[in-house]
Amino acid sequence: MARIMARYEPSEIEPKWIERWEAEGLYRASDDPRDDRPRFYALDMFPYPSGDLHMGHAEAFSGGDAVARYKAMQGNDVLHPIGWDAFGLPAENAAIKRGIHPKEWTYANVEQQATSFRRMGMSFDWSRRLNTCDPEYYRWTQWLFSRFFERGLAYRKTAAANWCPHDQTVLANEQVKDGTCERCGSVVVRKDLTQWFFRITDYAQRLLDDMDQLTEWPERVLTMQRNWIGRSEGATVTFEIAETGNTVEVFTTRPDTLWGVTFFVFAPEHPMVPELAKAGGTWDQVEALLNRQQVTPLTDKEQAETREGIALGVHVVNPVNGEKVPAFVAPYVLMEYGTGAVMAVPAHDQRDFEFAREHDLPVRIVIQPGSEHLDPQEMTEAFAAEGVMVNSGPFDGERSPQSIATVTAWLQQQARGEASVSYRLRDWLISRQRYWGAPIPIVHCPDHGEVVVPDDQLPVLLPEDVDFRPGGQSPLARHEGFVHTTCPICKGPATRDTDTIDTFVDSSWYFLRYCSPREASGPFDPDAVARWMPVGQYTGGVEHAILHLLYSRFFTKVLHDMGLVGFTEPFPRLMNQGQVIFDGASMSKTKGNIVEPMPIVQAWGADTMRVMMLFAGPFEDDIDWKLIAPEGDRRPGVTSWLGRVYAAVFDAAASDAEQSGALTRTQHRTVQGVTEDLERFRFNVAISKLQVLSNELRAALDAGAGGRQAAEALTLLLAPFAPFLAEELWREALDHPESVHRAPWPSFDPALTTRDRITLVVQVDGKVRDRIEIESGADETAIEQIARASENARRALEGRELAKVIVRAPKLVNFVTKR
RNA sequence: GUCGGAGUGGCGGAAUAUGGUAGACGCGCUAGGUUGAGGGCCUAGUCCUCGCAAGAGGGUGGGGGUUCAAAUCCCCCCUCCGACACCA
Repeated sequence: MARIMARYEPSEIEPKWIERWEAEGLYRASDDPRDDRPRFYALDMFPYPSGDLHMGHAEAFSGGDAVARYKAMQGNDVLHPIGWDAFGLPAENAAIKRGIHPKEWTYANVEQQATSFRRMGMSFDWSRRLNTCDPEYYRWTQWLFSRFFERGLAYRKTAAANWCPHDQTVLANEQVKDGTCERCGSVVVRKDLTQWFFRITDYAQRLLDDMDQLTEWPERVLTMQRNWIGRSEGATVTFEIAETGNTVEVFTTRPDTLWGVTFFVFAPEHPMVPELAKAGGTWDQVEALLNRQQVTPLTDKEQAETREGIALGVHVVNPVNGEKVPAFVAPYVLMEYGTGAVMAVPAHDQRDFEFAREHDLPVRIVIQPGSEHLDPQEMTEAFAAEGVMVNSGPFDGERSPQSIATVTAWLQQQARGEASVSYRLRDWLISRQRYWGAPIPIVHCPDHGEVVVPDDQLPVLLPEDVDFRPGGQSPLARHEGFVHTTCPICKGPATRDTDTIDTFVDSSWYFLRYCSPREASGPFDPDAVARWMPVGQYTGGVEHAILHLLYSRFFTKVLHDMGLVGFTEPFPRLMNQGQVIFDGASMSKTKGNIVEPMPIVQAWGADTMRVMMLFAGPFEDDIDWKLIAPEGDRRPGVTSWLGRVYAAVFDAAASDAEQSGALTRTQHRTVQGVTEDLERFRFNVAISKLQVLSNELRAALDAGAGGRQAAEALTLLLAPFAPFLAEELWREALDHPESVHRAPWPSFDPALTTRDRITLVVQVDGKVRDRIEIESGADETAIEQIARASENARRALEGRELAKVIVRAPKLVNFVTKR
């Protein structure tokens, strides 16, 4: 068999097409309002510019690019933008280490990543490129801050904040992992600080409710967000201070245990604590505790474990039975949750139980389990399961937890409490005491307080001549020229706020900016946003399941309430790619096991890198690089396959022979299958189907038959995965003048997706006894007859009595015998 | 502990939405061919046990159930992974 022995040379093919595509403006979104094509917004989570791209980017963007290209071939006007999340701590830390400016470091990395993306052949609309650290971008981040401020959604308060002693900055709750700083791993301490917050808690219920719209999100992400918001239903109950007559509210999810309250606990930061301690004559000890907390704050872990506490010397009155119980102050009660004070029910709450044992307080059982009888003396842990209410006045004998509702109704009727809902979600702390971020556009005036910088004075430029080494306060505070300004209202001397905005604010609206990236009169052109949003497909790592995705959802709802956007959810369809790991462990600089994609691209080509990553396994699963890496300089299996495709398509193009019916059927079946797989992001399965088609094409050509149509279909289907090879084959082998990436996605004829010969399976009592090749299209009677003629089936049926025959045309007959 | 997800060859994984040939496709491995050698490329084989073969038996974490038929649906259990975890 004579074959054209042309060799597949990615290093010659790929650079050529990069230039041609750019010259042809192939990937520019038209965004012409008169363009009547449907629009599709394919969005990838934008990268952080630390060094060159890593393997995780390679996988994620290969998937995102496949979707964008597929949608374009389907006739959509596709918006597939790229930009950089370019503000942030790592730039600053790296800059300090290397003695260069964060700006220089950042832009150098952005350029390197852009170069790598280009070499990979990503179908980005480069004309929309943006960086969050460009003044033209952060001007609008500041503008949005101002709008939030005006609406009361941005505010400053003093509260216990997460302080990272290493990075010398506060962190959002979401940036603390297991009590340590997400970035550097240092143990985070709680410190009272005055900070800026966004009032995301106002949107807690809507963030929860609107998850109904997110039917195309992975279940685990929805669950994580639900847990993070942490809605709890319960009741607010009002207690009175016996000694002072003041009232204090508590939130409880267990109003059915109210009769079991034996003491009461305030968080140390609770505003009533000083006056109560003074009234109770315990201020000296309490003050010592508060001061110690301030000087050596507890870590999350310490706070979680301590059961220390001080009796305040005052008592609260239990509204359900008039009992006076002692009040304590203890760090295990958090000011940030509920009301900052709790009614303690040691018999039925483990924390209260431990505190009671530590401080020798009574334990009173008010829920008895059905089986054994609880004895307060012998209990070793709180009883929190179902049971029957006892010692509970009018409610004795009621079943708990069903009784929660009746008790709550009764409290409400008696005006001693009411049903209420509490959320775990806290307001979003957005100020940072670091340099490389957008300055908060606020001026502090001695007469007018916090004054927002007028829009026409934005951006508040980040000065470059700053000593940006961390020092406990914002580096900007040391820049005299930045700090001193005038009050926008009275023109008197005033100072600028010297904190910078959390970079998660930058990334909470970048997807809107992409719709009109050069817009000069606002953060975005509402018409352009209306044309493109919401995003058609959002692709990125699951590490953003809470932070970025929750914040972006919040931003979108605020913008919706401001009338700037017409939708409430930005990303109805979300796809999370898995992590790329190495030998079972995550890649990291400290482990020195980072693999970068560019050496693979240099050695074997971008198409190989893409197909390798997408074929390695399900997109959402982790990929262990050790298991798929080519050994030494051996040719990767993927490259071999692409080489066989190359040769087969050239051979098919050169052949005048007729294509067989069987190959045509495989062709149509493959078009159908790959289309379905792309809709469901099953790239690995799609590629396996392309391999089947290319194997059959090769076999057909070797047998002297033709395969031009199959080769065309194969090339079109290959385009989302291996865009360079597909282009080379489309234009050079198959001789089309236009790009394969502008060709219409192939269609299939349902009548041709079935095989012409199929395997009839003959079973006896569900066990396969024979397989017979038959013409497809045989009806039930025909296949039953064929099955009855099977020698193997007859042998298995010998000596048994036939009970019934199950016939499922066209491919199964099951003979069921009597038992 | 709570909430999610997942357990299939030596390996990555198909088949699960829609119950109907388990192991597609690929990696690796074995044998052979081509080549000065290596790489590359090509051909064949590759779930386990018995058998020369035809074939038979077993097999999708474990146990039970539904069904003519279960990797797939239902119940219980085990293991692994992930998130959250004094949230009152």
